[in-house]
Amino acid sequence: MPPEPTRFGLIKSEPHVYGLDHLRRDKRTAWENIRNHQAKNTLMSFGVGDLLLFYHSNADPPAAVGVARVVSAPHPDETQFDARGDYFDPTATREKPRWFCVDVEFVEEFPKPVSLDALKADSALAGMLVTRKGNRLSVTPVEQAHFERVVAMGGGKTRVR
DNA sequence: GCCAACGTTGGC
DNA sequence: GCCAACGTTGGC
Repeated sequence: MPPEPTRFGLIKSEPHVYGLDHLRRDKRTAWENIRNHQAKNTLMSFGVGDLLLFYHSNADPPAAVGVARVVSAPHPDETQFDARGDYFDPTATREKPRWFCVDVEFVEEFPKPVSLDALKADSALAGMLVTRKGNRLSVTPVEQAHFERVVAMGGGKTRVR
């Protein structure tokens, strides 16, 4: 059994780039390419066992579609060192990495995706960062009550404890 | 495809 | 250190 979660979050991805189906296929992946300091700071607060809503952006409709679990501590994002890659950061060094990632594993897909409209319409979810107009953060913290509420709305099986 | 939001860059 | 220009995200 994984350790109990202490924090909750939401990770965004475009379904045709890397969607929940890709994570189910891979079972586990390094959540790389986060290049925003606010998102990075949220990521750095995550530890093994923490639970994440998996959100499809640029989708029709945009929606929370399932749950992933954090399965590693934050560690340097290897893509920052790859001079040929799109995510190369010339200011980063092995001694002083600039960007980090966590490994995540597939937990479940919701029987019913919870659309952005549904998230916005539910008064119990007021204040969820993903519903904020103009929000562009790809990793956001989520309150435990909000996490549990979204799982319930999606008909998910994930229980916090 | 448009555009609002907002982070980053670079001239000064 | 200010701020205009620019680039990116992501909903619509």
